[in-house]
Amino acid sequence: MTTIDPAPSLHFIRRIIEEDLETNKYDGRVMTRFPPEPNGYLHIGHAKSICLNFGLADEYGGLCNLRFDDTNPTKEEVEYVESIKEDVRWLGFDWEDRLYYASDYFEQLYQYAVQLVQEGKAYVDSLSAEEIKEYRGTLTKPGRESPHRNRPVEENLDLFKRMRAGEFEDGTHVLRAKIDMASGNLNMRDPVMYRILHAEHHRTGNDWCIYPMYDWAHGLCDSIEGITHSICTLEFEDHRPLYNWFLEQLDVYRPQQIEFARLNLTHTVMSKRKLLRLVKNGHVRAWDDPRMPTISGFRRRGYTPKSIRDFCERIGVAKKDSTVDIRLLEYYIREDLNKRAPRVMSVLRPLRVVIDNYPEDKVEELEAINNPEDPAMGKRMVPFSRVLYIERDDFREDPPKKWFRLAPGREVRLRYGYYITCADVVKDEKTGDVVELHCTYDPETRGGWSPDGRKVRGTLHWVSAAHALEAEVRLYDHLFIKPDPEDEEDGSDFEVNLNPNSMETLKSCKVEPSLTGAASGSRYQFERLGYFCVDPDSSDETLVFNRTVTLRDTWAKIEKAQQTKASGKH
RNA sequence: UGGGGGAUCGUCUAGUGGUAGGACGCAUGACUCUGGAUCAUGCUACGGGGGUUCGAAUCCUCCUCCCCCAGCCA
Repeated sequence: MTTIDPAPSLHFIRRIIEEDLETNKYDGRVMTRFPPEPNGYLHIGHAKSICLNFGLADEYGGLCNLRFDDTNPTKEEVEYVESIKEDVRWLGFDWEDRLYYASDYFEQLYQYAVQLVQEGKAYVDSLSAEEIKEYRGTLTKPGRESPHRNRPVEENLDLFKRMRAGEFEDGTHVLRAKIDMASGNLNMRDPVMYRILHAEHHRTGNDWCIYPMYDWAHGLCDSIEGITHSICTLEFEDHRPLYNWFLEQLDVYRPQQIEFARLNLTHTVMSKRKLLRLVKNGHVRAWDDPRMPTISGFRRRGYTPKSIRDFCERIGVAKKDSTVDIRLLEYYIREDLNKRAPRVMSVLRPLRVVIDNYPEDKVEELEAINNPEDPAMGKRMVPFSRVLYIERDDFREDPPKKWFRLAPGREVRLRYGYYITCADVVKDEKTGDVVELHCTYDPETRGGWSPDGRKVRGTLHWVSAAHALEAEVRLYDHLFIKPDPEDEEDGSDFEVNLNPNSMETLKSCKVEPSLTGAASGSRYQFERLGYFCVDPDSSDETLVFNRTVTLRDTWAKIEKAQQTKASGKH
C-alpha cells in the first residue's frame, strides 16, 4: 500500500504521537480520521491530509477512519460522497469497514445537547441571524449577552424539543453554548450548536430539521470513534478551545486536535470555491479536467497514486504557511513514470519525410526497447518504410548553434532505424512552409549503428506513414500564468491570470501501430516528448492522449539562453 | 489598538546549546541510439536589535513582518 520514505522526517505530529505512545496516553492506540465534507471534489491539498492521516495510522500500527462531515444538507450531495470514496481508494488507502458519517451520530449528538441544556450550559436563542451577529461584538469589542441567555432550563428544553419537532421556521431559533460573550476568541462567544434547516439530507432524509454545527459535531464524532489524534488545518487552531470545552463539559473521552499548514501549490488555486468557479465559468471542462488540481484531474492527466503519495511525504508537515513549487510534483511523476512507462514513438506535429533511396514497397520490422530503465519490459517491433513522419520541431532550414537535429545536408539517426541525411526541402509555393523532406539513408546503419563508428549527435523519433495510427493529443500547461494566481493589479481577481494556452489540442498526430487499442488510463512515454496517458474520450476510431508532463528539455533551455543572449538581456 | 499561530537557501524541509544538512531548482561537466535517464561538481539561508554562554538557528528580551478568526459554512 503505502511506500514509506526510507528516512521520513520526524515532523511535529510524528513527534507528538511518539511521545503519546511513550507515555501511554491512549493505551498505545493511534486512531486518526479523514473527515471530508461531501460538498465538492477532493484536491491535492486533501491528498496531503489523506496521506498524513492514513499514513500515520499505518506507520504506528493504528487505524484511520473515513468519516463524512455531513452536517449541512444544503451543500452536500451523494455524488460527492462517491467521488471522495473513489479518490481515497485510488490514492491507495483503505478504511476497511470504518466508513462513518457525522449523520450516524445525530441522535447521540442531540442527547448530548439536551444534557448541556439541562446543566444550564446551553440555551435556545431567538435572536435573528443579524442580531446575533451584532451581539457578537467585533475583534476588538466584546460581545453582549442575548436577552434569551438566561431562559430557565425547562423553557430551553421545551423550545429545543419543539425545534427538533419542526414547530419553527428556519432561522427563528438556534441552540447556543453558554460560554463567554467577552472572550477574545470569537469562537467562545456563545457559539451556535444547532440551527433549524428544513432541508432534505442525503442520508437521513427528512428525519431532522435541526442540524449540528461543525464545532459541536466534530469533536464529539472524534470522541465517539475513539480518535486519538484529530488532525486538521491551521484555521481551526482557535477552534481548539471550543473543541475541548464541549468534551470537558460532557466529560467524555477526549481526543486531541492538532493543526498543520494546508498545502498550496504554485500556478493553481486550491479552494473548493475557486475550483467550482473555474468549472462554472467554463475555464475548464469539469472537476476532472486534467488541468485541475483535483485528485480526479490528476488521475485523468495521468498522474500515478505513488507520485502523489511520494510528493505528499516529501513536502513535509509543519505549521508554516507555504506554497510548494509545482515543479516538485512534476519531478515525482517523471521519476515514477520513467521507471514504469513503456516507450513508444509518436509524432505530434508531423513532417513528411521521403527516403529517396529506400525501396518503394519495402517494409522492415525493427527492434525497439520498451523501457531502457527496465529490461524486463522487453522489446517490440516497429515498422519502417520509405515514407515516414518526423517531428516538425526536429527540422530547421537554418539551424542555430548546437543544433544536433535535422537540417539541409545534415545526418541524423532515426531511433532504432537508420542514419538519414537531408538532401532536399520541398516547400509550399504560396506560403513558403516546408511540406516535405527528401532524405537518403545509409543501408549500413540498420538498427541505428554504423560500422565505421561515425558520430551522429542527433537521434529523432519517427513513425512510418503507412503504418501510423491517427491520434488526438491534448497538451497541457499551467492553469495560471503567474506562480501566485492572486497576484493581480487591484480591482480584478485570479481569473485575469488564467493561462489562455493551458490546453492545446493537436488533431492529426501520428503514433506507432503498437498503440492499437490502447486502454483508457494507460500511460506511455512518447520518446523525447513526455509522458502521455490515454484519455477516457479515446475510442477505437480515435485515440486520445493527455500529456501528463513533458520530459526535461535541455535543448529548450539552450535555445532560450541563446535567445536571451541575442536580445541583449542578461 | 482583541484572540490564536508562524518566520532557516529561489521553493519545501531538517536541525531542539557544539562545523547549518537534504530534496526540488539552477549552473557546469561526464556519459548516452531519448538534448530523456544516470553520475560528478558547484550555488544560495538562520527576519532585525540587544542579552546569557567558551560557544546560540536553538535560551532570555525587545522589535519587525506574515497568516487565521467577527457564518445559523466546514
